[in-house]
Amino acid sequence: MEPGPNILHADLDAFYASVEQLLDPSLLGRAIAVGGGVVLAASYEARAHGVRGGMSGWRAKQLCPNLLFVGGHFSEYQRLADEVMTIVGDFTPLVQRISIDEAFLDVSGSTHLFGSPHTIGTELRRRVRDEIGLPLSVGAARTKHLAKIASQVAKPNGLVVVDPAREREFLDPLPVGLVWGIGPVTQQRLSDRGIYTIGQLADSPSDSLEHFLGRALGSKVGALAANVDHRRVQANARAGSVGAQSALGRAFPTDELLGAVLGHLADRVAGRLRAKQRAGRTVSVRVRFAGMRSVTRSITRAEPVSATLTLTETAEELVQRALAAHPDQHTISLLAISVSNLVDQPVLQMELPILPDEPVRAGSPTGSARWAVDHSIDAVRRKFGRSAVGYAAVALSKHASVPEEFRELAEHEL
DNA sequence: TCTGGGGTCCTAGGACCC
DNA sequence: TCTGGGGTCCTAGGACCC
Repeated sequence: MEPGPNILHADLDAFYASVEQLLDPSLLGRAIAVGGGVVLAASYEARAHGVRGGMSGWRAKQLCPNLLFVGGHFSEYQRLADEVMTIVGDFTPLVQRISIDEAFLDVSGSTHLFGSPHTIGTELRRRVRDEIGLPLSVGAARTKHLAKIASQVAKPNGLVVVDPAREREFLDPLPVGLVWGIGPVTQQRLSDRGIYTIGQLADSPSDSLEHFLGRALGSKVGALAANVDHRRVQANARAGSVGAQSALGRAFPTDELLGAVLGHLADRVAGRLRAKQRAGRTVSVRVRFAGMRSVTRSITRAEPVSATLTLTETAEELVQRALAAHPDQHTISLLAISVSNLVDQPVLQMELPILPDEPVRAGSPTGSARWAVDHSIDAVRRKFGRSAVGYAAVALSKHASVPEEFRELAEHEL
């Protein structure tokens, strides 16, 4: 007997914007955007005019002159999303949260308690609407991939269950962009070849697709077409990297600017690593030039890094290397630092004395002195908040186009 | 007065080892 | 005695997701 559509994908509609409409009912039915310089989220009324997340506020206003910008209640987003996830957990312990506002559920073991996947999806949506006040869309199917496509089709505020016997019938007319992993670039390449729907994609010879798309997508699409998506709903893995970035408009990469911005970013990243009791062996930087072209440089060290000053110095060296390789570029528009190859680094270990290969710079603390400084700062911040003490706390404020609270929301553990 | 911030995954080439 | 093949790690770039 065929397995039923036991995988659900639950996805809150226009999440940030819906929360704002919940908190202030006078916003219901209106075209609103959370953000200012950049649109972080748009209500469906705004989307009807073409407003999208990530769009500049200026462009959004052009498309939708009545658009109302509202400041974000960022801590409310986390709280309400967590409450929704608690309700989700009432239907099955097998929940995989994949972002603040969406999760997969495996209800195979729950149907004898709660009824069919259709019944569970209906009840879940009712409870979230009645108890929290937010619109939730749900897709149900035999695999995660299909369930996610189904929830996209269900939006806004709907439920779609894909009958396992009619999957091709469901998928074939849908646009290829609904396939997870097919973004704007791939979609353009496909449409250049006359492929617009999932059915056309499934029917085109896979070796010719691989020719211009690359194997990864070929196998992904192949798996979807052949219905062999075996990925199970599983608990969330720990993050594999920790990073921070800052857009700069157009800036000249002077030593002062680089020092201030990289110091601030390294402070954020290293502080988060220490809070997680983690450290990383690979340090990467990204420099984006005017015109959006960007380059990366990275280095993998024998010893994991979590000291702010060590990270700052490494990042500065890497950025200098990246700049030196592109002497024709005179202004930069973004700097980013990321640390990967993470290992556990319990506090006890961090108290050890010192690594022989720590770089030494005149007038700056080395080795255990760096850890002592970091830990003092961490302790003060735990007590009095981030802004109480720190490196170049104002360095980013003149460039920042999103509020600090948004960064904190984005970096929050799911 | 263009285009945020936090991530994941994949590819490809080169170094290096056996 | 002109040159194999597999595996792993590192670096750089790029697409994609929320």
